[in-house]
Amino acid sequence: MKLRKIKADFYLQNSVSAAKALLGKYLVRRQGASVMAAKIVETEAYRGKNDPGSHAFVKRTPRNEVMFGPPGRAYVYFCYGNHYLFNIVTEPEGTAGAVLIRAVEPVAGIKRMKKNRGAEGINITNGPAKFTQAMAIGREQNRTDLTKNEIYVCDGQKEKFGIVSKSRIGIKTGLDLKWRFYIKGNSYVSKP
DNA sequence: GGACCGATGTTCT
DNA sequence: GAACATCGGTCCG
Repeated sequence: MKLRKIKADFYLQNSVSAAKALLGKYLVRRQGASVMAAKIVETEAYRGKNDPGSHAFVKRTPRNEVMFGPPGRAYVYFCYGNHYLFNIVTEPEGTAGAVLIRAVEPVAGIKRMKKNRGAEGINITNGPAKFTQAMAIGREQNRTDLTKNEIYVCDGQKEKFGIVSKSRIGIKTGLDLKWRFYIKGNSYVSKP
């Protein structure tokens, strides 16, 4: 399979259209000589102002700082005591925005992912904190530049799929915004 | 296969 | 000191 890194200006667009556009693309994680790759099958968009569900809704703080910074960076944060969640920063610098990756489908380096997770089958990557564990993404990867080679996104294959749009998961505000997107029928989606 | 619940640490009030 | 963009177990059907 041929993988081609997407262009940096992709990340300039608004979070909602980026969240949809990221479905079917490939997330690649390099660790020295080993490579892991997975197809993005579920995302959620978060913005700043006008998005009560977002970390960046109230104001800019040290934690959500990355969301306001330049696009095409990773925003990784620690959640609920034992989980890391991975976001891709979008929108121009100064405007808060990010896309949370909620689920992926492993395509390369699967053995390593199983080992990292200690799990089998869809359980390796069918949740936002599951795939970060599988792909060895943690605190050190916060602010990683996705135009470099440690973590990056590649264009997907030419395939047709339906996109389902729902309320985001795990938050109590902003539920009227249907900013969770996933590939219809994909078995790695966390909550169909 | 759905509902409930505890673990656990960082952030912000 | 409460809230929190979750997970994995357990219980009950």
